Amino acid sequence: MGENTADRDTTSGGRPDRPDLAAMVVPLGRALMAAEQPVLDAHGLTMWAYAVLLHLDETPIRTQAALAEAIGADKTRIIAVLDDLEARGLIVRQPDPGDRRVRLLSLTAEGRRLRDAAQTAIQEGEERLLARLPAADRAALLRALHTLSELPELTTRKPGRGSSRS
Amino acid sequence: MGENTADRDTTSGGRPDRPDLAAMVVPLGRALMAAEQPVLDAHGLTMWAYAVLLHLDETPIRTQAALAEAIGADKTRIIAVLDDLEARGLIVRQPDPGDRRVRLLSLTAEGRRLRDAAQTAIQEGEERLLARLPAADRAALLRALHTLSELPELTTRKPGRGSSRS
DNA sequence: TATTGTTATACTCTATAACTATA
DNA sequence: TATAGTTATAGAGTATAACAATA
Repeated sequence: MGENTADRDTTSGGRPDRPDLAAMVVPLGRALMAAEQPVLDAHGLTMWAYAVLLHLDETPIRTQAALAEAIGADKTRIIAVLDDLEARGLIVRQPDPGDRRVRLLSLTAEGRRLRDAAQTAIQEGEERLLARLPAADRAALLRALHTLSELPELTTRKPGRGSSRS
Repeated sequence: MGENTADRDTTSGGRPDRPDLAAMVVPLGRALMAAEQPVLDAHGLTMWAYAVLLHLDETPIRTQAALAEAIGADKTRIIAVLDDLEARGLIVRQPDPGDRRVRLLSLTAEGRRLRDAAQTAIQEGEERLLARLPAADRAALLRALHTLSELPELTTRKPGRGSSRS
């Protein structure tokens, strides 16, 4: 492959002159979350509730634990979230006939409507930010983020899930 | 997983078919932080201590409060961090001769060495991830991240700093 | 015995308020 | 009185452990 990485490589002396990727991504994520917080508030949703609504419709989730892990939360953490969403008629928790330990989660029509409304509003705000970028960079950014999100190194879940006993 | 990328605009009916920007950036940031955690541990640095070392050398910081705000932390939160860094001889806290309330912060030679070593190791790990991207996308990603980080909408600090009386 | 969901408890992180010393 | 730094306290968020129901 090429040797044209001279200007931004770290092999010249061990003193990198680029900002860390994490040092840009983490604050950006914090800012994006802060920016969408008012929108979520306006829709009566917490961040985790929104994450649940988003993930529920995309792939049919069977167990609550799987849902929790999918959105990067703890098994015990989303229970209060699910309780609230169910009480508001946004989701349904049905016992699985085949395995009554399992509660099958599904989105109600109202839940889907709220999800779409919130996501539309959020992405409208994001579009305003992305509009500052050149079209090529914007497309490459979304493509690169998607690619990085799928990397096995980064999708590795937290260790110690069921492995460390006591 | 659907890959229906026919329309990436939100004007057609209010139902976006793109993942939220935050939904990609935030987990990515979490994963990047998790990935660099072992490196920081190996260097005996916490995330905030590393952030302090990174930011100290870049721009001469006068007050601790300014440093805290620059790295997105609270004024009271970095004090223990500074105590530890100072005790280990990585930074120096000198009273400002002109205003003895102010402690001037500076990096020692050893602090700079440790900072460079940690950053080099961290960016080596990040380079492995970025290597998965096409060169053009990689460059555009870094450029776009840098651009977005500079946006006024996203760099706006938290409100209510000193405004509420009592 | 193992697993799903749940509850209760403890721990970590973070922010708010109160204190000192300088100005 | 106001500000920089510090300390102490309280709150939010999170994870770990124990429990009931089902397999």
